Amino acid sequence: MTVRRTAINGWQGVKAEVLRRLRARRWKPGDLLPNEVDLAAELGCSRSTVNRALQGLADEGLLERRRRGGTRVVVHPEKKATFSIPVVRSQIERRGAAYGYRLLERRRERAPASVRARMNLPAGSRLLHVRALHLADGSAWALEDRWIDTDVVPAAGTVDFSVRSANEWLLETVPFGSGDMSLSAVPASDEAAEALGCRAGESLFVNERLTRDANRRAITSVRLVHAPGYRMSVEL
Amino acid sequence: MTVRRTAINGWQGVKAEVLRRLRARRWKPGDLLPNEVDLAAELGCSRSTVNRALQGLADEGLLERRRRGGTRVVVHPEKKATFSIPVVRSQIERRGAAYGYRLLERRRERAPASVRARMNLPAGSRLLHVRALHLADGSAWALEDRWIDTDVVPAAGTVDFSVRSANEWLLETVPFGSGDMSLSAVPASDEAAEALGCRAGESLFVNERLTRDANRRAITSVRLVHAPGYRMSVEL
DNA sequence: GAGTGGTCTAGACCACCCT
DNA sequence: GGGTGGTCTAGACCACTCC
Repeated sequence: MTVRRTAINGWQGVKAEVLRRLRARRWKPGDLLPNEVDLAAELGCSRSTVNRALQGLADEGLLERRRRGGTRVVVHPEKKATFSIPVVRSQIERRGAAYGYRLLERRRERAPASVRARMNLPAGSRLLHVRALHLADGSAWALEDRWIDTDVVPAAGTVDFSVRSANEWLLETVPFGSGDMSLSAVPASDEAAEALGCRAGESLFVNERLTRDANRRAITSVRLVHAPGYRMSVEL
Repeated sequence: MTVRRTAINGWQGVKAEVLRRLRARRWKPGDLLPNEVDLAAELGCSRSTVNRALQGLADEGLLERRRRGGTRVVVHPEKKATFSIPVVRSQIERRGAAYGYRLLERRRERAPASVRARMNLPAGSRLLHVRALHLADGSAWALEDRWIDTDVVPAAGTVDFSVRSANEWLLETVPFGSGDMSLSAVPASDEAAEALGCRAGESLFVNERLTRDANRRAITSVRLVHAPGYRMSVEL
């Protein structure tokens, strides 16, 4: 007779119990778990409840489920982190600093090859180029260098980004796209050093993003170069 | 009479339909959506199906739901990305390079204050200190500097990490903890420069992680300094 | 107090895929 | 063929919170 100290309460309870067994090595990597019906019977709940719990664990990368194949413990669980890409303004304000913004440049011009490649555009494409500085408590926080395809977002051509950043405007106007992000470390160029008030060659954190619309057409490509000392934190 | 071109198939269909309406601005940021019962009636499915779809969108940060308060469109949708922290070995092999590993140092010693603070340990704590190099096709890829609390993971004290990295050993042995990760850019120290074969002061990408067990006790603190040119990519 | 989402249940059918 | 997870349904009760 098994004694259960903690009652199984709902799908969260089932999830917790399964996690406990995984940690206790009762089910080891590669092992096959009982099927949902049996587990439901053992834990005294309905199959749907077990299903919900196991799906959650599968989403988190701890279990692998296949029709007919059953549910297995993943061999090399890769920790999954989910984090949000905040608007620069909220990022700064969340740290209790006053947000400031300064537009450096805004004009339509021929995009360089690197940008065209990233956005998958033909040679000679003219894009809206916006450069701006984000400030925290008056000092430079990040330098934004952005290219916007006004064929995809015509409205952007009529906005001057002198007060609100393109960052915010785009998020509210053209939401819900897909995209990708790339993080790296680079030495400060002369230009970046001047804008950010640091020495050339200093180590800077760079965040590059490409955003696509629902049809996977590139909307904007942005490169954010952060002032020295910037850290990006993620909960696991 | 509304004409529907595409049938609503299951909860994924409902989700797609809701997304369509969000993009079409039929429901704008801040708006209140119909309640689940009404939506179910309109879309010709059961409430559970609608619930599943809306929960998904809420998880993705597009909707905000409250009991009694209903479901609202989030005003400033912050794009959420979920990415996995791969074992260094898989990261290298996925790029088609041969993985190599070299243990530089392994000994028990008094932890410096910075590490103690991070791991929340009293002064004088002795930890297992492991330094190692990860190689891709024979050249330095990342320098690992790790501290392990053997009070929390006694087994680690009996493992010499000369063949398998602590990275892999820990993942298989002490899984499923919580933790946090912090990314930054730093100039190469003399020591890092020598290990990674670059010049001192070069810009390096640093990934620091703290891992806790189920009781939130710190297991290990690791600092991975990557060779110049490293990029971390994330799908959004 | 009442309306909303959160969840559980029991049953059902289906898609997949291993043997 | 048959067992597994994926999903839908209809109904129910509960927890929260706005009015």
